[in-house]
Amino acid sequence: MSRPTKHAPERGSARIRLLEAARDIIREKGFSATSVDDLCRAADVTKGAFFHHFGSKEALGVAAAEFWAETTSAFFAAAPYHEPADPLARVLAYVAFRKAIIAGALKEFTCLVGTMAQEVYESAPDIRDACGRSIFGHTATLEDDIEMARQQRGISADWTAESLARHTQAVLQGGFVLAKAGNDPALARESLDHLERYIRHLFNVTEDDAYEQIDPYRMRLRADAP
Amino acid sequence: MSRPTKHAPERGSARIRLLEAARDIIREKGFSATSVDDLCRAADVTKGAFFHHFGSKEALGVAAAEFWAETTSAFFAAAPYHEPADPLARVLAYVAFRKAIIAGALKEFTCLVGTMAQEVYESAPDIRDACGRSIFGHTATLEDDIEMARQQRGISADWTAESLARHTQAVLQGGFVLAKAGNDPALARESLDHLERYIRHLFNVTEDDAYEQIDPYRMRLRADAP
DNA sequence: AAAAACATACCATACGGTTGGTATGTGTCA
DNA sequence: TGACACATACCAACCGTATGGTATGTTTTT
Repeated sequence: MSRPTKHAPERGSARIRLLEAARDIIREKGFSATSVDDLCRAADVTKGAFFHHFGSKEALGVAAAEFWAETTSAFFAAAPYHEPADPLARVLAYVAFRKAIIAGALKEFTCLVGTMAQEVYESAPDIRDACGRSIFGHTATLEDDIEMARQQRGISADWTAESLARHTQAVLQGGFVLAKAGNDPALARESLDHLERYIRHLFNVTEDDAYEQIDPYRMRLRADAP
Repeated sequence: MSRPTKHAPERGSARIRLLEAARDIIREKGFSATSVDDLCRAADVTKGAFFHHFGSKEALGVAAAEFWAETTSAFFAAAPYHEPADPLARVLAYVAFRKAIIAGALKEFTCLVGTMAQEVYESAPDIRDACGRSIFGHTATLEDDIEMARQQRGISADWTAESLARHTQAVLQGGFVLAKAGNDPALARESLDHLERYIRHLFNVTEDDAYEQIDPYRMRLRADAP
C-alpha cells in the first residue's frame, strides 16, 4: 500500500491503487455504500487524483469491472485446471478449482461484478454492461472444453455448451448469494458439488469411475489436502 | 409479524405502505441507494412517520426482509404446484412454477432478500440474518417433498434433501444475477432448465417419460401457454 | 515547454436522524 | 357518564455531516 517513490513513479499508480481499492471495498460494502472518500483514503490519494483519472464515480465502477475482467481472466488462464488432456476432465477440474478457491472470508472470494450487477443493473446501465461483459466473457472460456467433451463422447444433448457454461456461472453466483445470506462459505461449495454431479450425469460419468482416468487435476487437489 | 392490536383499525397503514415501497424500490436500486426520502415519497408519508415506525433505516431493512418472508411464503403456500399427488411431480412443478413467474421486468420478479443480502452481508448483519431466515425458511418448504420422493422411489443418494433444496435456491439466485448482468430474464429461465434436467437425472426420470404421469402441473402450464 | 499527474480548498446538496408538536383513540375511575 | 391520563399515529421544520463534484493550483515526466 505504500506509495511509490517520487523518482520511480509507476505509470498510473494512483489509478491502479484506486481500482484495487474499489475491488476490495465494493466487494465488502457494495457500490453505492462505497464513497469516493473511502476509495481515496484506501488508495492514499486525494480527490483531485480520483477525478483526474475517472470522470465520475460511475466511470470508476465501469473501470473497476473492466479491471476485474482483466485480472481474473489472467488468473484463470494461468490456473492449473487446463492441464488434463481430456476435455471433460478439464471441465470437472474447473469446477473443482472454483470450489477450491472458495476459502477464507466472503469478501475475498466473492465476485465483484456479480455483486455490482445485482445492485446497479437498473440505475447504472454502463456498469451493468461492463459487469455483463466480464461474466459472459468468462463463461465463454469454458465453452470449447464443454463442446469438445460433448463431441468426443458422442453425447447428443438437448443443451448447448454455451448454456451449460452459463449455468455453471449461475451456480457460482447463486452459491455466493447463499453463502452471504447464511454467512457460511460452505453453502457455495455445496452447490458446486451438485453442479459436478450434474455434469457427470450429463456425460454418463459416475463417481465410481477411476479419478485418474477422468480428473487427474482433482486427484492432485485431493492429494494436496491436509 | 405485525402485532394485531384491538384499537386503531387503520393501524400501520403508513407502515405497510413503507414496507411495500421498500420492497419495490430496494429491488430496483438496492438498499444503500434507496434513501429514506425516497421511501417516504413513494409511501406518501413524512419522515416523522418513518422514524415513528422504524428506529433507523437499518431497522426498516430488517422489517422489509421479514415482510418479504411473510408475503412470499403466503404466495408460495397458495400456489398450485402443490397439487400433484406424486412428491417428485410436486418438486418438478415447483421448478416449473418458478420458471413460469420469471416474466416482465427484472425488478418485478427478482428476489428482495437475495439482493439485500448480497449488498449488506458485511455491513449490516441484522439485515443479512433476516434475509437468511427468509431464504432458508423458503428452501425448507421444499425439503419434505424431496425427501418423500427420494424414499418413495428408493433413491440411495449421496446428497440430502436439505442440500438439494438449497441448491435449487442457489440456481434461482444465480439465475437472477445473470439475468441482471445480461439484462435478459431468459438467462434465469435457462438455468432452471438445467436444474430440472438435473433433478430428473437424480430420480432417473427422463424427458421421454409421459408427463401426465410425472408432472401434471407442468402439463397444465403448457396447455395454458398461448 | 507542454502536458500529464497529482494536491488543496471549496461548494451545493442530499443524507440519516431529531425535535417539538397535533389529532385522535382508549382505558380508568370518581 | 364524563373528564382525565395516557398512548398511538402522524406531521413540518430543522440539524450536523457526508456526499459527489469542481476550480485552481503545484509537481513531475516527457
